[in-house]
Amino acid sequence: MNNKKQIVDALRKRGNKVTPQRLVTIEVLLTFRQQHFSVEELFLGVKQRNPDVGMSTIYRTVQILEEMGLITKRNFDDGFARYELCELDEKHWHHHLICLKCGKVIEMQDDFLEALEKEIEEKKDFMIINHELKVYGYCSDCYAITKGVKFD
Amino acid sequence: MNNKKQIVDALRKRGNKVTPQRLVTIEVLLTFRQQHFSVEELFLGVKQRNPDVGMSTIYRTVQILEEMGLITKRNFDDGFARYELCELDEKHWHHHLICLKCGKVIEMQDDFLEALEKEIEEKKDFMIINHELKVYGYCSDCYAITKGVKFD
DNA sequence: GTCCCTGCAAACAATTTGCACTGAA
DNA sequence: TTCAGTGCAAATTGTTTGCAGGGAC
Repeated sequence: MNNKKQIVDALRKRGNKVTPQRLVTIEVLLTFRQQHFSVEELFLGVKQRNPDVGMSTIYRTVQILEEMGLITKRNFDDGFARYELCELDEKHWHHHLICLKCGKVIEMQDDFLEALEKEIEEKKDFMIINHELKVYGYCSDCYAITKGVKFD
Repeated sequence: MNNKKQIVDALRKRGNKVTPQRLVTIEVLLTFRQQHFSVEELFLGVKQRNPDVGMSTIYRTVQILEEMGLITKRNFDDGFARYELCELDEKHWHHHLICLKCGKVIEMQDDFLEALEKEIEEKKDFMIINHELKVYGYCSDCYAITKGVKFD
């Protein structure tokens, strides 16, 4: 599910129509790769290639793509919803380090929460589908600026 | 930082004034204990004791309390920001199991992410202040309803 | 030809802000 | 007395929706 053709086919299979607006949206989407994009950023990208697309079309398309499991919503408390492309094949979820000072988001591939998951499924009787770990703190740049002095 | 007097003192120390509205807000806040409350819920609670308080006052107070580190913002994708009381003393952060079907949020005390934290601080050069783990899946009730049939 | 999709504008909902007044210090 | 805090209403902002026209199938 990482190239245009596959996505287009999946759209048709769902009974959705493949319009030029959606094609452009998918193209732009695929250029985002690892980024966390907002709907507005996607909108601007699409507008560069086709200035006549409306904001609401992007919102509606994003909704469909989320239902399809192609993108996931993330929240970094910066005022608007952010999305990122899913790697549906791999089960390698990644984590986010969020700097409290500059807001930078660092991705971190790592998945040794498996032991924790097993425990949760047993002890809490909960079927796990996905998980998300956010670590808040200070990135090396921001920490350096203060020379280790505590923020407040 | 878990009783009224301490909070009031902390407010004064910050140079904030202690108004009746803020006192009531703090009182209601403390009754919430382990709950994840929205600003609106806090507002309704305050209004019961003092009907003349305005919504914006609550928003402004919540902002101050967050700056003071007394409450933290959480996001459960239900449309509005939620907050919860912090236990500043203990480092026992807790995790959230979120049911994708009914939206129920189950809390889970557990903190064996320490090994992971150590690794992050070393490998990524990142000073960790806090972390948040959200696990998405299906609670026992919702899973039971479908008799194990996969959701879609 | 049938509906789904579109763009636009208006509607929404959570949160913020401007302002004149009030009251804690 | 002073200036932060307040209530109200209006403004903002991200997102959703109603609708008439247009295009994919």
